[in-house]
Amino acid sequence: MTTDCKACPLRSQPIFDDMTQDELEKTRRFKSGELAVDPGTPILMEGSNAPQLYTALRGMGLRYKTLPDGNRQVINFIFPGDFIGLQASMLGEMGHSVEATTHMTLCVFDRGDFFDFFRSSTARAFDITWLAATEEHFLGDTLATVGQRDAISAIAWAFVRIFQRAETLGLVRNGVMPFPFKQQDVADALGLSLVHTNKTLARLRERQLLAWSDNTLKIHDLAELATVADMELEAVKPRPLI
Amino acid sequence: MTTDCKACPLRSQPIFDDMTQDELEKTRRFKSGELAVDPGTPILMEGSNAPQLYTALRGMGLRYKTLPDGNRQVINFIFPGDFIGLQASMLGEMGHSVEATTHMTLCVFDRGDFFDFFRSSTARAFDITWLAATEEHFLGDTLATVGQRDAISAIAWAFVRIFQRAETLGLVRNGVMPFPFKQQDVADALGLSLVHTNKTLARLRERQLLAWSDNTLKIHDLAELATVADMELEAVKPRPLI
DNA sequence: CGAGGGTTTGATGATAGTCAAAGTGAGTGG
DNA sequence: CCACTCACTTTGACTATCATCAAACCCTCG
Repeated sequence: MTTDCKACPLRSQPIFDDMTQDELEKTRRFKSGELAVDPGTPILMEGSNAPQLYTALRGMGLRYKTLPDGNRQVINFIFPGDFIGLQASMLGEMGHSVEATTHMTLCVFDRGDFFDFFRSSTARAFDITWLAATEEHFLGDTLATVGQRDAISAIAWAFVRIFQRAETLGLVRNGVMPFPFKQQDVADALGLSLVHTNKTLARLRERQLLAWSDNTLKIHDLAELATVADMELEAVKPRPLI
Repeated sequence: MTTDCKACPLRSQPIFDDMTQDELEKTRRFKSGELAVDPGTPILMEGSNAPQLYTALRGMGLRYKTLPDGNRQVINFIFPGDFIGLQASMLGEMGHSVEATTHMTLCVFDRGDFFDFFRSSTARAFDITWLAATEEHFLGDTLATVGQRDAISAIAWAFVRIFQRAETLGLVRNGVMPFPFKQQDVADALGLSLVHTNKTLARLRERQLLAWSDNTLKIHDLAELATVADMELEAVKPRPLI
């Protein structure tokens, strides 16, 4: 019923590092099951000390923080292959919430086994640290755009990043990718109001840089979008998959 | 001449986890020397693949990113005990630059030894991952304030955080701590202009919440400052020291 | 057909950015 | 010891980006 790690559809994507048989076997044992959730389902709550961690296998979701005044900051968008819940395992408590945007299926791991898994191979421990360091890296980029770019650059930046991530996961066909989020989500990710996001999006559309509707995003001119964003395109590096 | 880890002045601060003799000894061997730098000295450059990593022993500094248009985003302020350069070790390249604000002395570690050190004990590997996860956690908080709070809340938030960090390091006496940064640094950390930061700072001063001059920060009313920031005060947890 | 979630548009106003210039204080050199 | 410079802070005036408010529009769904 559940996907065997041996047949994991993610692992075959070129973006993911190869695994040794041994690692594969250990990961398989670490995996305790699968979770299928409907759109809108909360997966982890900020401040919670969740007993489980996950890897997104299919579907998309959001990480976000809610401030005392009720404002929401979207930390990032969750794509297949993302490891979820590391903070709870390492720090005993999540710094943000996670929820499913589409229907999702997640590989479930038991926190009680996490330490053993971490210890089971130095390479895997390294992988986990790599993931944490990479998150930090990307968050720094995000912080820089939210702090420094104006609305049109920020939105262009976000879509370039999103599109590139999707490409590495094989989600893009003919310049089109699934993007099942709301304008409000993008607004909350970039610290912009919904109205302003909408109007800025309209400008990008008018400039023929992208089209986004019906949960589908089409990038017409990635290079020009990157120019609007005033960003340097980064090389894509292979990454580990847990 | 250099500080022996056994006599490390940081380790005795209650905020830092105890180390076993074995860990202490391994850390000692990992440490390859000390670096003393003057204010303004660049320590690591964004994009560089530095051969060394550091732990801040004394002094303060900045992590920041520079955008193509020349704008600068300060990622955070570096305090004693901070581990610097993990990204280069894990990802092969720094996502941000680091520079000294005051005179600093740094423990130097060789990147070539990093993997061995990481492997030398699971507890240490865990510590390193813990640090990465914690950075991610704090960065998420920062992103939320830059994205969602207005200037006065954001600045109040920043000073509460800074003050609390300083307290854990024993840097506060009578509500006063060293804070050797410029208004421009704070502005760049929060995505605000220098002028607006200055005027907002003046408002906080007029409200008798804080005083900051001569590289010295005095918090008059931390609770009220936290109220202005609309933040919940977090419990302080012990943390590892590398 | 009405309800509800999401998107779009217009109008208005405030927060924050930009520009410019003056003030302050430490450090330097004549 | 007194200009003079330089880095940083402060203030005022003006501008604009972006938030807020409100309402219409569009689609899907029951």
